[in-house]
Amino acid sequence: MKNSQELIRSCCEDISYIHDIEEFLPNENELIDLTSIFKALSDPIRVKILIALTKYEICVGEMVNLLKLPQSHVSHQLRVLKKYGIVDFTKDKKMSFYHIKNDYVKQLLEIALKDINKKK
Amino acid sequence: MKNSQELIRSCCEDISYIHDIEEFLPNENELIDLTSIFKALSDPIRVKILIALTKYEICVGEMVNLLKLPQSHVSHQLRVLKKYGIVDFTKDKKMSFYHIKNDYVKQLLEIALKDINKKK
DNA sequence: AAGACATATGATATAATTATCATATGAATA
DNA sequence: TATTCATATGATAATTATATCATATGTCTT
Repeated sequence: MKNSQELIRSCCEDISYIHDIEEFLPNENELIDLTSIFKALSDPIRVKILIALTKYEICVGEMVNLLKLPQSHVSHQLRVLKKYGIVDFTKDKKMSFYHIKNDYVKQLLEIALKDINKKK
Repeated sequence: MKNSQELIRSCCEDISYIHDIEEFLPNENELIDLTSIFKALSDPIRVKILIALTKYEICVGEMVNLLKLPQSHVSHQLRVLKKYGIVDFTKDKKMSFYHIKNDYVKQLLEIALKDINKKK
């Protein structure tokens, strides 16, 4: 992979590649999509939930035990994840079992975890 | 890859795998590391900057032209990215040329962009 | 050394997120 | 059908992030 020394420089005062750059940048809607997944993954509680959900389908009460947080807090975080289309749940009796909807999110988590483990 | 139907369920009321889950969750410091990179990528302006930096080393003034934002705003966002260890810069004359420090961030962006393009 | 220029920083206003409490909903059970 | 239990929702307080303006810093040029 290229490192910074090899990268061409784009600078308003010198050689500007601004039109080229403008062309390959995502448009505003695409950017919103892109950043909202990162936003969903930017909170430690939500990430804990998601990492857990990579291995199990988990009900809300179990998450409360795991995270040791007020139930309403957990529910609100699940709502955020649902809003972003990252998780969904199935009802069973009185309980809601959550799972990850989006394999691409699992992929992002895997890469991030791999990087964390490298540092150990 | 497994889908939700195949995942084992963990539930406080039924079969609880909470101890197993606790074991494979990252610790608090690891979580901060993990989520701060996602946090850095959760803002559209920062992502625009980073996508641009995947192809070029770019000076601040050029970013201002590209993003059409006040110079101080761009500088502040660059500071955020620097704080997270995601970018660095080299000085040349009066200018600062920024580049991505961390190949792993490039990888995350690539995956995210690939997913965006799939939707087109 | 003085001025111009590129970038960085500080203060602060505005907006968005996160966390908490109280309560609602809706399903199961007595 | 009244009660209990699991989860969801609403209101709002506390915290954090984003955006903007004014100005500082440091370097190049004259």
